[in-house]
Amino acid sequence: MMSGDDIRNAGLKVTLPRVKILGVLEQLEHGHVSAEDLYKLLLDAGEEIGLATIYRVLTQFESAGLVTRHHFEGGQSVFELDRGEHHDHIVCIRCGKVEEFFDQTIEDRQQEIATSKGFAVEAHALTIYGYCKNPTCKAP
Amino acid sequence: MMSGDDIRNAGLKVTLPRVKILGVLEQLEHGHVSAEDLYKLLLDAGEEIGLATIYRVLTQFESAGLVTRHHFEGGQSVFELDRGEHHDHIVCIRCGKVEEFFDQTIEDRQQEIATSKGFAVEAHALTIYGYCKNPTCKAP
DNA sequence: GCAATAAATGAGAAGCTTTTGCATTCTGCC
DNA sequence: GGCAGAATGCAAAAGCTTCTCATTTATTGC
Ligand SMILES: [Mn+2]
Ligand SMILES: [Mn+2]
Ligand SMILES: [Zn+2]
Ligand SMILES: [Zn+2]
Repeated sequence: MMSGDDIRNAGLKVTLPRVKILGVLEQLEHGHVSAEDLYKLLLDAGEEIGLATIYRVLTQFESAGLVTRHHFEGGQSVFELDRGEHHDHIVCIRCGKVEEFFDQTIEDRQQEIATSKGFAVEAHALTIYGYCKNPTCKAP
Repeated sequence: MMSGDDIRNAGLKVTLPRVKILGVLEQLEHGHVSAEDLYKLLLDAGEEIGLATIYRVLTQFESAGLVTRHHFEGGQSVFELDRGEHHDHIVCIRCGKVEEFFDQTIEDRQQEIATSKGFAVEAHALTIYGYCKNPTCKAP
């Protein structure tokens, strides 16, 4: 459960926009939203927070380690609350559903590959794209 | 060795811009370029091809399977000639160097994960980011 | 609680990458 | 060589994100 303390600990003032943004991120069933999604969700909740503020706050939260940003295909950045458990994603290219997974074998292999090439790993992005099991998403 | 035939086989007319673009892609030592990179490389080679044309042609080449597009971090799409051998990438976040790798273990695990979740894999994107072995790129 | 001070916000302008519209030019084919 | 349709270049537009700056708000010390 995130709170104003998390915001304060990030060295940021505890403002209404920041609290509301954190609140929406926390209560999402689909944990993955674009800045625009978030903007609309907040509007629906009666909170008129400017899109520029949302981008600014998400970037600050990202720097603070509260939020993770992903660059799935499709232009917009996608954000999710950082619950401290690294994972990768599999995305349905028909309905957009996002599922998460973590695979130690893949993590280990990546590290080995990087090491063998003389790289010090800082991050990685792995996204699988495909058709989910939903009948309306069957592959063509 | 690519040629006008590849362009023709893609159902496209063999025009000077298309031939030149394919030529530059082929002769690159660093196989990975942005549209803007390509634009400048062509200018250096004395070919004044509009940026819009470059984007159009790259997209057509991608549809035809001649070229692959990647979305590394940093805004711009990056293109490379499709030599028919799938691979993933490891990118230096200091100097931008891109190395390629292929790992059957990772490929297999991805397939297994997708299957276990009921997904039919269509594509995947795996990029490792880190500091390369170049002394000037040492991790901080 | 109140004032002072610095930080945060909102609205719009601007920035970047990529796409599109349209007049002009070029290719493929007879 | 000439025709029809496709391709090109330019400029304008689009889509996403960041920046500018006047105004508002949170925090800190009285
Ligand atoms: Mn996730
Ligand atoms: Mn490559
Ligand atoms: Zn689906
Ligand atoms: Zn490097």
